Amino acid sequence: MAHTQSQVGKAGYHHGDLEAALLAQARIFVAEQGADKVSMREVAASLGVSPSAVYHHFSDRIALLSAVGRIVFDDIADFQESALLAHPGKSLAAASARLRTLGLAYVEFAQANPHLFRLCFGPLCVDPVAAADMEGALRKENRAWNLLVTGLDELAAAGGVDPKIRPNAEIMVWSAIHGVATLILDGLLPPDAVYPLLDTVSISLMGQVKKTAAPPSKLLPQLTSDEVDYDRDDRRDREIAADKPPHHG
Amino acid sequence: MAHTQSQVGKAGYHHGDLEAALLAQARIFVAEQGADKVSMREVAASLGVSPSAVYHHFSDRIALLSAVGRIVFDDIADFQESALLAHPGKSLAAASARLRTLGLAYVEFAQANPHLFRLCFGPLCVDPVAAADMEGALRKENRAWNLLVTGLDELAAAGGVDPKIRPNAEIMVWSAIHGVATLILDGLLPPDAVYPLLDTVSISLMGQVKKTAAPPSKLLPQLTSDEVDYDRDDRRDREIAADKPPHHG
DNA sequence: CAGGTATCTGAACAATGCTCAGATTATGCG
DNA sequence: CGCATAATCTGAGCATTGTTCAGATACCTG
Repeated sequence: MAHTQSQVGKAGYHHGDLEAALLAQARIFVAEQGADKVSMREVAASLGVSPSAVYHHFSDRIALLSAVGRIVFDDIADFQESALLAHPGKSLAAASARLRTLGLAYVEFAQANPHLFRLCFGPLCVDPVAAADMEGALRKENRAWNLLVTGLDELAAAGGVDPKIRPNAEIMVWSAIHGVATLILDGLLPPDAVYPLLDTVSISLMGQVKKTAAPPSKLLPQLTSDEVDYDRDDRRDREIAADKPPHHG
Repeated sequence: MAHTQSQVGKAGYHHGDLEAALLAQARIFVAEQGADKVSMREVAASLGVSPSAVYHHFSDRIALLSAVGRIVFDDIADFQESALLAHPGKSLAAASARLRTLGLAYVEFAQANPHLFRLCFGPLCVDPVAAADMEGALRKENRAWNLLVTGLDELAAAGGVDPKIRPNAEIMVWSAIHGVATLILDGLLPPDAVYPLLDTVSISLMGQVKKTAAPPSKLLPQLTSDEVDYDRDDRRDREIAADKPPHHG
């Protein structure tokens, strides 16, 4: 809006699009070290830029990190949507598979990018300080929530939801999915607890379901600082694509 | 163990039981400001003690905070157990009420002490660094988990658990409970989402259940720095007791 | 009382978040 | 094109933090 700057890579004094570069680099550092261990100075230095330059684009450390959080929040939904494409159709089986995929993608994203996931739901993106920025994006435009709602609607339309459960099914399903994700990240549940959970949720919703024992679904690769570039969308596409073999270290 | 010092309040040079005092004060600061905003120096200063004194009892900032986290972890289970006493007996109704109470207490604790709750499940108590200390206490001796398992066992013994659900019911119930708790703290679900969640979980387990619309259960009071003392157990008892009128601000 | 040990102090170091005056570049207007 | 204005970045600097270490102080055992 403010800067009509064309999409330059980088220059000598003026960087070109420092804001995007800061977001990209901050995201990488968060993914690698966790949000608390990310310092403004390090981000600035890694881009060959003075520490104070950062403050012309982000008022705060919190502002920078919560901006990253907003992006990641979107990436989760993007990843869910892309995973959803594998199961089109209106049949009950398709609707059921879609709902399951929705939850699985959510948890897989969390496992592949634990620090990024934690950033989204940590105090940095939730604090009263940053709440003014986030709340709109979180409560109303929460795409993950909307995906879940439509997923349940479609399953119900296919006759796959017990009417006794239906009214508040969204709350239970999202809570359960989000719960396993965080409990797995915290080491309180083993990583493969997702599958029994998904099975149990499916049974709760549909009555009975055939056990799907731990399919070898590909995990998202963890982003490292080797692959640094300043185009956020390109990087995101690369990260989101679950085509690469999982090298989660 | 190491110090045979009797339970003195405080003295001039030697503090008496600085370790307990540090834990108590750190816990208060965490509860008030959140774990990230707690500084060693501030904790030391508030006890009239040199900053470096802290490092004779806790090697790290992380060590101090994760010690607080371990205490809080125990407090959650204590609170759950105390809430459980209201529903004794082997009847199906009693077992059902106990399980519901278990979940409600968990979420109420989180709502009343959001920062303490986040500390327990944050990176400070979960990081590979502190994982060596915590993992035993978390995975094996996780009292909240054991309470849930026996609660489900008792409900099943009373014939209140659908056998299709039973095998992995613990995973689903804990995930759902932990999920609502964190989602409520993050502002992604309204505070009263607990009740529909508990209802829906009950229906999943038992088939049908009478709607219990948002009972006015008393919330835990938030601890402030006005009530500072060095006896952890006393303070904990005071905080845990849900007898006082809720003044959640 | 003496000596050893646990405990605490005080000063110091490096790193961090953040501010501000000023240098440097881009941009829009004549 | 030339110039003024705004945007962007630098460099030095301040306050605070986590952490370390030599040394002072108090307790405890013998």
